[in-house]
Amino acid sequence: MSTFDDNEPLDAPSRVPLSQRAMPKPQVAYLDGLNPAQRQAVEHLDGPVLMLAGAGTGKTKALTSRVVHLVNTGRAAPRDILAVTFTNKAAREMKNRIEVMLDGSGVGMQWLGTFHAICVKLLRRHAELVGLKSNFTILDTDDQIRLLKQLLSAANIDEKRWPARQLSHIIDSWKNRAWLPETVPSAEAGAFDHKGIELYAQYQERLKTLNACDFGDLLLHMVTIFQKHPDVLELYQQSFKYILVDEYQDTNVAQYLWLRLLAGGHKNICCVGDDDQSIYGWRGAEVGNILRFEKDFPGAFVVRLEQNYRSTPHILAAASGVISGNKGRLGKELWTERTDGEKVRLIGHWDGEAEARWISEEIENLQRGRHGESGESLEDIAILVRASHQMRAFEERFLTIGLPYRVIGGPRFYERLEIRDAMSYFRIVVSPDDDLAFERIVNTPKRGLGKVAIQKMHAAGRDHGVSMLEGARILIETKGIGGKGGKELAQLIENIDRWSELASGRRRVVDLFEVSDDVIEEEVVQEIPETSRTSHIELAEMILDESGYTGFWKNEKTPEAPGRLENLKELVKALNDFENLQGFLEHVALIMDNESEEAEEKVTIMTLHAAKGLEFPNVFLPGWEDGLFPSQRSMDESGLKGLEEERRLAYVGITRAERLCTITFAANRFVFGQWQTSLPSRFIDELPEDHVDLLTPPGLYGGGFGAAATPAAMEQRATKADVYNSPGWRRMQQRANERPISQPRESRNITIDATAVSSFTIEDRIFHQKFGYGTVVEIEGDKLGISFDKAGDKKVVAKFVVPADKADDVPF
DNA sequence: TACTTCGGATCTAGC
DNA sequence: ATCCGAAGTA
Repeated sequence: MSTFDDNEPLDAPSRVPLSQRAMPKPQVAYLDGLNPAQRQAVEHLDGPVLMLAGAGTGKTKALTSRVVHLVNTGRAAPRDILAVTFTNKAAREMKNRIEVMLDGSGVGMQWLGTFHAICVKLLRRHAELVGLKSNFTILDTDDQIRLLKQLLSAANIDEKRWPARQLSHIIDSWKNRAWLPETVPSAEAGAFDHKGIELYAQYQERLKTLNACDFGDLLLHMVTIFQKHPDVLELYQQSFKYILVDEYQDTNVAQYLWLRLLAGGHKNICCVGDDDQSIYGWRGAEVGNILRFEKDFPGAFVVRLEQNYRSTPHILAAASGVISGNKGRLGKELWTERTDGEKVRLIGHWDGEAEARWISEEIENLQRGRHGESGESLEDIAILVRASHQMRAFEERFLTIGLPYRVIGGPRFYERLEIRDAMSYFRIVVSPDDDLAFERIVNTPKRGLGKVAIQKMHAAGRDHGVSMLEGARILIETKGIGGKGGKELAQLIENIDRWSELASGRRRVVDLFEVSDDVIEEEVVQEIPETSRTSHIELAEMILDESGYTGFWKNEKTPEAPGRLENLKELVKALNDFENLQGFLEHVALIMDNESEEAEEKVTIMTLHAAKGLEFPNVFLPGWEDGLFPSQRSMDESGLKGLEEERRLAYVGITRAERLCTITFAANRFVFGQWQTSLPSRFIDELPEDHVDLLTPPGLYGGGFGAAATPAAMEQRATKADVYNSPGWRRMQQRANERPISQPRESRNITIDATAVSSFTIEDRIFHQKFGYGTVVEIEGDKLGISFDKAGDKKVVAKFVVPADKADDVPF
């Protein structure tokens, strides 16, 4: 790239003063490494900027360079810049890169973080404005549902018909749209059996008494504070001179409002995003935010990053072909200087197992090296699935052949039972109002406190207007709970009090005063001297030990018990990085990721959603079947909008690949305990044929298996064929006939002939999975009239019938 | 009170 | 299939 300033865009906006444009630009390395579009995005510092950054176009580079440029030109100090991301990973990456570029002075980026992390920071300062204390707890989804369940049972609502999970989704979606209980529009009044809004109000009340908030509240509370307290808003409008937002297409209404409020002062907001990669509509993201940007921020400067540095031309062409089916795009066309590379490969299989088998073989081929090239590292291979249940087939296959793999998005460390229990102990010690934590640990390990005792504690707390812990204390004093349970509970409360003292460094003592012959008892808070305080790490060990929790797992004989103890040790070790328990709890609430570096090379298996922002030299995209991908549910729930989001997901999937992208599908799949039969995904027909390499499946639908038709095999087939009577099958049939929403634009010419209608004629001998062998007696469209040897005359769909001589080729 | 069994639901996922 | 939660039983 030229080191002169000749890549200053000709259409440089006239808003930039001539004097400024005439000034010599510093010859700085970070600017020289940018292409013209990136450079525009970096150098246009003032006013609203929309950076439309396609997949693999160096977005992070532009974003970080922009921060560095802001600092280097003296426009802003690192502390004046607000930079928001969606994930901790993105935040971390940006922070690291900025620190390197700024030579260490980037540590001043104290306002770089996720929406939630930044909101927590702000909310702790202003908590009292929404009725919280600054030490509020952050509840995760699990706690949220627990709490809602309590509300539902208190309101005598049948949880079978009206599940708490559903209510939590409704409330979340309202919070995503920045609606308070009193501002939820009347159109929503019917939600959750007409009780939704009332329950939402109750839930918010309950959160307040628990001194807690959920993730949605972090944003919602800040929006409320900004709206109701202009002085607070102005403080931050002044403070944040420049605002940067990553993945703007993923913002929801609350985040959008929050940003708009904050940008209202200096109006220097730079949003980066890609409307074609908006795949989070189902969790409240509004593509509209990015589509509307120029209206929302008048005079916005829009720049497109379209030069792709990641993928081969064939891969880009395939991705473009698919995404072009969407309407209302802002419009971008990725291009590359590269000319190398293979076409996107496409292949169909009989079932999910055959698909997994074929892919595993391909991976071994890649590892070995194809076309005489050196082999690929397993690290450079990824399998991206639409739904997590697709992962199982691959895991099973990889386990049998001993191929190392890693699954991204499995159960996380902090979601494990033992970790959540331990965390609850810490929570009750740090914040005694946290009833949810108390309830979780009060009978864990078993203390002989059952349902009845817990009900009593709840009631006692409620009746006296205090927390559950205090309620329990009252019950002990009044002998409301006796026996073994009572004794254990008394011990627990005593322990909690002691741990709390150690955690806070303060001690509550009762002093006796003599005032004119009266003895007055007074509770005094005494500071424990610095030197005799317990470190939070020792304290954590003490809590887990004295509560009997570690002992409980030591006595447990189940195979997973040792692992759980190991996890508890890990947990305590993690405390090293924090000053105190409270800080640690916050970290865990906000930063649930736990990426550990492993030495061994592994294939990565993950969902398409989890893959956004990542790249791999070799990508496999299995399960491209209508109903699975695009997902039936998305289409049912959101119609064309849903389908377009699925299409963007396909675009995201393809653009993850650098060198080789392989798309596969299966005719049959075992889902939810039933066999389902599917048509190839309509997205397959949207792939531009010139850029697709159609692979021939080995044998009939993948597998030259000489398995004889043994009775056992026949039996298995019969079981499998129950699909014909299943609701899933009937749904499939209907679906196939209706083809709702979008028909493929062209004929299905790339499709493997899974329907095979024409391949039968009258008198043909055939084999059917359920009915066995038979003879074709009638042909009616895609249905065949068959006279079965054993099952009599039936009408069946042609694609479930194979020629009799191929019957043994069908692998099971 | 605590363990077992039966039945229903089941996508995608970040903080 | 598999997981989780609620009802049933020792």
